This record gives sequence, C-alpha cells and structure tokens, in this order.
Amino acid sequence: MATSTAAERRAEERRAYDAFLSECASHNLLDQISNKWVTLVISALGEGPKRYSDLARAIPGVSQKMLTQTLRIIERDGLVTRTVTAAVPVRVDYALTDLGDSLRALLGKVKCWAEEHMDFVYLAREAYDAREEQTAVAALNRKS
Amino acid sequence: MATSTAAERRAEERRAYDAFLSECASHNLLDQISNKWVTLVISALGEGPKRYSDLARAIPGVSQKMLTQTLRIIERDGLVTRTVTAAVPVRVDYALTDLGDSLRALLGKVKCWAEEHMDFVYLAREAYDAREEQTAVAALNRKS
DNA sequence: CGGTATCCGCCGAGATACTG
DNA sequence: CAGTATCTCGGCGGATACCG
Repeated sequence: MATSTAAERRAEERRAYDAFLSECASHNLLDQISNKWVTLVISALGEGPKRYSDLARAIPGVSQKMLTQTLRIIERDGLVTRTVTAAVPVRVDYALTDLGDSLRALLGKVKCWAEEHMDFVYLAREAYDAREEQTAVAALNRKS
Repeated sequence: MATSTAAERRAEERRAYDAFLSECASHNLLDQISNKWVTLVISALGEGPKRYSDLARAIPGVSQKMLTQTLRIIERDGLVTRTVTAAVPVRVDYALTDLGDSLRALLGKVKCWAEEHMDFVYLAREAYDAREEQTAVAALNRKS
C-alpha cells in the first residue's frame, strides 16, 4: 500500500530528515554554536567571568528569556560553568571552560571578519539594490 | 504629555532597538553569516562553482525557497557571484568571491572545531542530563 | 532548468507576571 | 538577584502552483 496522503508523506520525510540530522551530528552542533546569542555570550565571557546581570547589560538587545536559554544550552554542552554562591542576594557567575575558550578564539575571528569587511558588504548591498531598482524600472517600461 | 499606552511605549522601544541594530551593524552582519543555510551553502561552494541544482542536491534538507533566498542574500552581500548562461535550458552558476572564500576559510575552521570536539560535547550533555534527572527526582521526593 | 508567487502552520522569541 | 511560567504574535520555512 502506497503512502498516499500528504500528511503521511510529510511525516516520512520528517523522519528521514531527523535521521539525517542525528546521523550527521556535526551539523547539529554547528547549528547550535553558529547561533547569534551563543556567539555574543561567549564573546562577552571572553573578558572573564561575569554575573548574570553583567551579561544582560553587556549584550544589548538580549531578553531575559533568551539569555537564560542560551546559557543553559552552552552550559549543557560544557562550554561554560555556572557557579552559584549561596548568599543574600544570590550570586551566579558564568565562566568559559577551556573548551569554551577555544571556541571563543574561533568565533572571535568570525566576529572580527564581520567588523573588518562590513564596509565592503554594505557597499555591495547598495550596488546590488541599485541594480535591482534599474531592472525593476526596465520591467515597468517593457510593460507600458 | 507622557506616552502612557503600552502600544506607544512598545513602538518607541522598537524604534530604539531598530536604531541600535542599524547603528551596531556588525551584529546585523554577524546574524546573517551565522545562519544555518548560509554556512552550509558557503561550505558547499568551497569545492568550487556549482549550479543551482547541484547545490540543492549537495545540501540535504534544503527547500527550493530557502536555497534561493539564501543565495540572494549572500549574492547581495558580495559573497558569491551569480552567472546566467543564456541557453536552453538555462544554466546558472554560483561561485564564491574572494570575500566569500575568506569567510569560508573561517567557517571551515569552526566546522572542524565542531567535528573535533563533538565527542566531548556529547559526553558533557549526557552528564548534564544525568544531573538534571537527579535533581528532578530529589525535587519529587521533597514534595512527597 | 531555475526560478517567482502565494498560502499557511508552527514555533521562536518578546512581554508580562510571579518565585526562591 | 536570578531566574521560571505563561501567553501571544510575527515571521521562518515548507508545500504547492505557476512562469520564462
């Protein structure tokens, strides 16, 4: 019997894709660490250990939720350590592990690359947009 | 007159955030290049120029829409070139620019890092999950 | 072949309120 | 201070159909 409904086919493809993902686990990990917040948090932690609220201030635009979520993920992966100091008020420090620091070195280079070539990219975008506008105008002329 | 409604405050904050984003453009670019599909496309193009359909086959799990969208983005940023050969059927080749290739080198290192340390990360995850389960059990005991 | 256009489900992420 | 819990909503991305 053939799997005829769209739902069944979708489920099957989904399973195939999941199988691929768990098989090719490096893509999985790559996806995790090439996340925006992960990059920023690890970069911020490069200067040394920081408290939760320090991180929140050091990373503009991050919400409480995303900061906590990101920290949990990279803690689980063994990239940062979480140290709770029982006091009033409670104090929680985050620090890079050796593994986390080795990744920071790499991501730092990517960050530098982005900063170095930003000007070029922005010029490229302007040029591209200008060309786009021209072709749009040309298309309009052809219609009229 | 104070901006009293929640909608007004939200709009204002949104504008402030947008201003921050365009001001701190490096984060913007960082977000772009640390995208899953961007990473995979640039990596695939590292082996040399490829046709559209080659890319689709080389990157498992990518949809037509996302492939096209991703290619447009990195073409606009000047990371790849798009060459149309007028023939029947049409042939379109994509190739890395020098800028794109320099980024590929960096992302390649990150990819290598991921492959090298994957085992460690997976062990760390298991250890973390085991600890989590323990604390969950402890919490249950305290309740009963 | 190499796209564009359109609809839509789903979930990621922000806002808000509450806790130890 | 450092979270957790819950709701809501925009938009990412998949499916489908159609063009040059």
